[in-house]
Amino acid sequence: MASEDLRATRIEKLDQLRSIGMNPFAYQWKSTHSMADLQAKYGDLPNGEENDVDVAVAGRIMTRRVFGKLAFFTLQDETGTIQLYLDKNRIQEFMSDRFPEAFANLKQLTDMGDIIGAKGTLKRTDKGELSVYVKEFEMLTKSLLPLPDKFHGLTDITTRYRQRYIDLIVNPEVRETFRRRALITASIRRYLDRDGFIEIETPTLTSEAGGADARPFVTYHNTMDMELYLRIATELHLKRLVVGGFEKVFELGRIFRNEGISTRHNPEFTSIEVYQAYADYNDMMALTETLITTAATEVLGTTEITYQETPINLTSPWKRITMHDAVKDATGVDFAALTDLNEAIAAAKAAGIHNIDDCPSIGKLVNEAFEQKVETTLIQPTFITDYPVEISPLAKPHRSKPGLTERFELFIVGRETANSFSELTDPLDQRERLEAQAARKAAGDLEAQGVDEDFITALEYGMPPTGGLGIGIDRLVMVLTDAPSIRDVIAFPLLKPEKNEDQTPE
RNA sequence: GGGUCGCUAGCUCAGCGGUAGAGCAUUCGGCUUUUAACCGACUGGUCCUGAGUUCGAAUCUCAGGCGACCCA
Repeated sequence: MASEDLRATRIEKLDQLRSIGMNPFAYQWKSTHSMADLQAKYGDLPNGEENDVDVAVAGRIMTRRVFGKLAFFTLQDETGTIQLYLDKNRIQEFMSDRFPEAFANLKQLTDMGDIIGAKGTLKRTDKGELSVYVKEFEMLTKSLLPLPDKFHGLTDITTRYRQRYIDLIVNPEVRETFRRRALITASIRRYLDRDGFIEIETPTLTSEAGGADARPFVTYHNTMDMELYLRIATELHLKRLVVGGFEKVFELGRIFRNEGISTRHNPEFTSIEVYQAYADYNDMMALTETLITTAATEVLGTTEITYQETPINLTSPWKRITMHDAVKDATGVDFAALTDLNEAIAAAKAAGIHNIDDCPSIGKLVNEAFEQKVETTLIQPTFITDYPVEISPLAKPHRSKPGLTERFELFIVGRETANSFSELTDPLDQRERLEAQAARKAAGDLEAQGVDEDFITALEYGMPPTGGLGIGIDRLVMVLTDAPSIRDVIAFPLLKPEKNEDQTPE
């Protein structure tokens, strides 16, 4: 039957429900238990036995198995499912004063997808299924559209993302992923809160997009008559707060970058940035380990997990290796020993590094070699430390290694998952570095940063030595929920709208 | 940006140049222990869109749309 006919049939049932005095869109229902509560509390009720404790449940009808004078429904709520045992004699006994044909109404006017409430006692059937032995039922919300195939479910990836609500209804593991995501962010916030950090919200609309190398989204404020940029990082505002005297601050929130979409990139994603005064990047490494292992332990109960069939051991301490050493191990080239750019490029080419002909510095070259030869091999959690200054405009120079900064990135399953520095606190050095960025920007580099004058001014008032840390929440959640695509951990990922042929051009 | 693959009933899929198909769902009938219930009958289509080739196109070609994956 065509889609429109299926809907029309259900609208007809809507009218019939009203005509017998049953509101198809009820106002309220009070359950005594969730499905998980019942399954846990009465897990030991023997087959074929019942009790006389009255319970009330509510949920969506997921399957219906209807006989002449008996029916079994599977009812699903957020926590799980329970079977309804619907016996004609019992329902008529308790409902016929208000609904003379209650059992017939149940058979004729309910469908898969409807949300109903039921009251009754508990009974485990002869076949072993814990069930609510229903005395009374009530329609709470009549569903007008059919759910996907009860056996095959919904697999069409486009529908799953475009109509996530259907995906959530029929795929319990999807609900579990988003539940875990919430538990992970709650765990991180709880840890930081207990450790004395406070969360402060900084602007999403900014006049200068800084704190990272990325193309911003541009928008427009009408009454101020000016362009604004959606933030690409929370870094520069959180540092202003450290200048202002907050010694432990963080923000967990949405970031926007006007870049491509892939299994690892969504234009809007979530990061947490944490800043701790009087700390350095070594302290941040310890904090990173603690935050992630705490979340894994609290949410999954273990730090030994599996990602896409690969065992991942999150138990700290994690491996630490400098970028130069990692590149040397992978390519045999010790870029730290090279001082001439042309020699370095030749050595890199000999090691199989591509697209480096116009590389402007050895620092960039090392990073390119790292991205091409090392990054995807870092499966187990690994801190890569001491990045070249050329690619780290906001990090403090290394206290003992010229040309490098006190910076690390964390890699898990070959993906950058966190980024951290001993923050650059010298305002004069910071200005030089941002002006170099601005020169690149002026030369056409769309990802280069501009000079945020007010941020420099803030630094001139003096920022204490500070450790900063950013973690990509989506990528962390992917690892902890075994999700192959970032879209699997974002409830409503960005998709192009489907073309509407009916729309007339203006 | 380049490549490969996909789009057929509400859902899951088959069909790959000769009448548009199956299972589930829906509708109708039967059934008081089902778990993808079962038995019987029926219904349901812009084969993503457009153009072309052909006696004939879901099928072949071209263009476009949306999506997935891989590469840069």
